[in-house]
Amino acid sequence: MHILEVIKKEVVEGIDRLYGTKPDEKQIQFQKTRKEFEGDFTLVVFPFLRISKKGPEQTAADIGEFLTSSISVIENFNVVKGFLNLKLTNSFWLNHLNTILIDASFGIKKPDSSGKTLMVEYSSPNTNKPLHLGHIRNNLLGYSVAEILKANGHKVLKVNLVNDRGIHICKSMLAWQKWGNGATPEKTNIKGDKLVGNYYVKFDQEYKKEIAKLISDGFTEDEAKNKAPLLEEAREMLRKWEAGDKEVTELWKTMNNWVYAGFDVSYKKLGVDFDKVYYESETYKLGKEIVLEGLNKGILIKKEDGSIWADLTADGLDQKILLRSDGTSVYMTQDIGTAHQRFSEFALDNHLYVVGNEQNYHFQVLKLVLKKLGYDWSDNISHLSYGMVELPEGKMKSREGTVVDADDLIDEMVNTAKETSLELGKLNNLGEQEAAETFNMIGLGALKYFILKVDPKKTMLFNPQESIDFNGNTGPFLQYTHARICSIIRKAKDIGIVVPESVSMDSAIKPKEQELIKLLADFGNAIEEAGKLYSPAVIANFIYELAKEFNTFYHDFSILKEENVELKMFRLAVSQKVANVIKAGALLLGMNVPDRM
RNA sequence: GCCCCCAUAGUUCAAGGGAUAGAAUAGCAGUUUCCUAAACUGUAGAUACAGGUUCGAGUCCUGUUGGGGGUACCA
Repeated sequence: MHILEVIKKEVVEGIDRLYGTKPDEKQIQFQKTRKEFEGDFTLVVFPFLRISKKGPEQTAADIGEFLTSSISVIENFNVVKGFLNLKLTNSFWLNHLNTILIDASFGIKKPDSSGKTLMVEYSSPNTNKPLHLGHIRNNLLGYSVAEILKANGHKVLKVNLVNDRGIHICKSMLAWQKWGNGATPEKTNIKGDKLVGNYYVKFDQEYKKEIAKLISDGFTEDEAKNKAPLLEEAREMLRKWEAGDKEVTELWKTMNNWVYAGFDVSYKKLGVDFDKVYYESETYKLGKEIVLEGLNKGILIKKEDGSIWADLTADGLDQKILLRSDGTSVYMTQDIGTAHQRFSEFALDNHLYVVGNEQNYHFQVLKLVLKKLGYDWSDNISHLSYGMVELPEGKMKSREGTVVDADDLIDEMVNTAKETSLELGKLNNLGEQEAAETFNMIGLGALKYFILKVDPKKTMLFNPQESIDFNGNTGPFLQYTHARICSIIRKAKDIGIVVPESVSMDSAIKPKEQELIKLLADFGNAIEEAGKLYSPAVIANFIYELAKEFNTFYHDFSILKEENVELKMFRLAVSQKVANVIKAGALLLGMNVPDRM
């Protein structure tokens, strides 16, 4: 049992003994003692004043006395205002360190019977344009959250849903037909997703021209947007596609395959993967069936023009279209089908969708519609709603060319890592391939950490010029700390020292050393909290604190040059564990750490 | 119009209702005969505004201002 659990029980016991009433467990709040005070854990006593009917100082002192005498590992206590600071003994921390040292995968839970089966959907690209910075946040979050949930002992299925059908796909297909002149990725030497994306942009440009012309011919803007011949053609193409038209289907397959080849390159670079890939084209029909069934049962409504709707006004939402008047599906239709398919395929305890907060309403509606259609599992749908990535000049707009392309950004980060390394004269004695791998690790590490250290829910700002940083609270800082420790371990090996698996010491642990042990001990909590909140930022902050603390320790104390052998071994063991935890934490963020840099 | 989210140093981010609001970066001043200076130390700098709840509010409630997103045939 964790020491805090033990103390908690004693607090209940103690207050009952002292004042004759048991406090509510929820009122017992422990926090780590702030650095400026003496102690390890702090109990806030304000909530107990009603029971004790005494002042905060007196109450804290009473409880402190009780705990010190009843729990042997509490060495002493002090009281500051209503805060009871408890200090644990040296030997407690040493023992604790030994339990941590022995556990090779410390902090990470193995999947067991109590673990749940979870599905995490992320990435979910459209096949009409290449991946950009926004997708990067999505992919990194999805991957990391899935890893964090695994580390909490759950079985996790990472899935991708490719939005490979719909009017937007037809737009790029149509533009390619009209203006493509048979261009292919091979002929043009353009990455497949980029090539297709270019035609999506082309469509929009031509479409806007048509709108402008119609408006000058006297139509209103809305009429013009609706009546533009290009849009009519795209709609016609979607109808043909849904009817299984051979020519349209062939073109669709060809262009999508170009895109997939391009995506694979980007996914590989980013280091994300999936256990299963779903295609919207394979699920929308199921969605359609479910919608029609819902109509038959009278749960949904049909309007005069033939379109089918869910009326959610009684629940404070609007009406939502589920099938267009021409019978084609919308986004919601296929999401209904996909969800149904997944819950019938797997016994999911929860299904997490990693999707931007612009779709909050969509998921609210999705859950409600599924509930109305009678699916109880709709309660097990969660939405990890993350904030947009903004540029200094505002939101990214693909049609206006203000997007930061994913591939370009990654390449730029890796390049900068290379330049910086060369400038600092690092890695000179590494082989070419190993050096290249390290540059890659550092560049990607910088990018991943930059994005994941921010609370997912928050809108974040990305400044291409200033955000590429390798000093301070960054990925490379963590990597550097890890590499530094590896260097010490290598040197130890060279002189025949083996890092011990357990330590014993007569002398007292110094505050900085104890601080490291305390931080290490908290790794498991960080993983738990990150899992509960779906927040990789918790892990990022944790390993940053740990690395920072280690660096000051490293600066102030000698490790290999320490003459006291016991102390040397102790410091070596702690350093090794710090490196292990940094690495394990970084891996949860999808980040690798090098042994030298 | 209606609905949702956000607002913390110059800038980018932290802070499960708890102590004197932490970091990083940019600024200034320092630390390499010593295990990697991508490091370390010092210095200065912030809770949009007005009320309220509470022993205690950056955090909860109300209002104001400013920003972002959604809103019935895009995904």
